[in-house]
Amino acid sequence: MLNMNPNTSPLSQQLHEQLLQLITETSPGERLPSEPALAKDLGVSRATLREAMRTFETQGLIHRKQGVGTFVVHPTHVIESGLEKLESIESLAERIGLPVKMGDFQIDERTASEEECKALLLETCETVTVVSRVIEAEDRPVAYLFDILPQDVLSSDDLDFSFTGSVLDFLLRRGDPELRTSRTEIGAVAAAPEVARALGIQRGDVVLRFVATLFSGEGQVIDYSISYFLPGYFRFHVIRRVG
Amino acid sequence: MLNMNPNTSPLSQQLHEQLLQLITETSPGERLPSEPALAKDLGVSRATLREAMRTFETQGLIHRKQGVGTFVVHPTHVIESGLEKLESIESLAERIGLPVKMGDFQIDERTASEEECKALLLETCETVTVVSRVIEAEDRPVAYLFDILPQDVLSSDDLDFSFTGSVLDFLLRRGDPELRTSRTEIGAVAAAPEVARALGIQRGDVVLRFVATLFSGEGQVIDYSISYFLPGYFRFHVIRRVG
DNA sequence: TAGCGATCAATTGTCAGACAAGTTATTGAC
DNA sequence: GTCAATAACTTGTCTGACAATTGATCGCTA
Repeated sequence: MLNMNPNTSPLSQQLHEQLLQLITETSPGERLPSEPALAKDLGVSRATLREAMRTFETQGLIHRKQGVGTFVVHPTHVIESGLEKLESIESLAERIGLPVKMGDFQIDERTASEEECKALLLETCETVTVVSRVIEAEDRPVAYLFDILPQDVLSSDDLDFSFTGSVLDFLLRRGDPELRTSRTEIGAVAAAPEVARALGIQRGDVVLRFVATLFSGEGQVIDYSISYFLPGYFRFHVIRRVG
Repeated sequence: MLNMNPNTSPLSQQLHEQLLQLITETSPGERLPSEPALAKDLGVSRATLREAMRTFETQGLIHRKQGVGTFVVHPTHVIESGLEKLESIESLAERIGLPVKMGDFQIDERTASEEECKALLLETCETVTVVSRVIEAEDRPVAYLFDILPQDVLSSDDLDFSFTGSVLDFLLRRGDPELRTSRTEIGAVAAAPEVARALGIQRGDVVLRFVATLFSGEGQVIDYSISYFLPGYFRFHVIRRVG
């Protein structure tokens, strides 16, 4: 049988979605259909199905046992809503049902500071684009976000009507460069004067800070961002696995 | 060819270790040997090799591209030192070269509060074991940790000379029950009076708080823990993946 | 009838070989 | 020298089969 899938990215994409849906629809502890049955249903070979299953097993969503079957394990959907997945604040807020709007917004183009230069892995400290914005929920600021990018990745001219404020969403929609992973450092800090002013709190009040470095598929640094969150409005969690 | 592997857990174990070693030995960006060559080297079929490779691809360690090859991607070891891996503060501190010792230490057995009862998924609010301790570095407290466990999982009688303060390390050494994942919620909070006293800071000072629920393989809650960290001594990060 | 061991069916784990699809380097014609 | 066709190599998928493990069934015996 020929592979008549026209997608550039493989049919695995669709297969993964179908399988994920099946898993989330199945109650924890229940057994999935056998591999031959599933493969026939989904129209793929058992080898392909098994490779996809391995993905979910690695993520801890399912548990396979020889001679018995494949079972859905407990925490299921929890994983999907954690920090493992990189998404914009807007998309996160929408998912958790918190209506947000954008407050103060600003774009600058300036020479990178030494710290920014180092974080972006720039040989020469060239011009960078700095996007800063405030997120508001329930008519009060709840997050203060910075994005710092090399000008050749994003310049102020690139931004058009489709730009909603989220640099991440914009880059994902544009599709170039290809984004892959983000290394996010998590800390609690006292608000600096500028942060306190943006968030409408007292200088020295406690805020949650994310410092993130966004990598492309080739390992280039695409975006260096600093985010300040007011405690109480967002809940971040991460799934940790035993060695 | 017969599968003459005597291990109860499959030969995948060994295959995984061999592959992981190969990946960590290979510089980021470099190409791995082709699948047929690797399969022959490791003495497994290509199908089995590919399933194992899928594990590492899911973890973001490698990147496969049709027609080109399989490449080791950049962050490699970074992932291994992030929050994805669940480990004790002692083990973490040792890895980052921060010498620590245990300060105040206390074990209580009392009836669970409503919140603890709910977190531990207990039908009836039975007796729980509470282990609290302070971690010191450079002769000052830097972390204040609580572990709350059902008494049938851990009672004060279980603790012997091998107990170093870390409940996690103790449970891992004992091997029963089997630990699997921990859901850790991350937040920044102002120190409550008790926390401030334990950490030697002012009431209201900013601390990083982890609230973790530790699951067994069967989905039971083994441990509910609350940890307070003084900013500056620990650096936590997480790798986030795009879509 | 109750108990128990052998047998059988179902399921996942692995294997072998083949072809499809995509990429890159080589080759050859102009 | 340029550029298109070609070949070689690599990953993606398919097919069919057998091995290993587990749970249920069946039949025998006491």
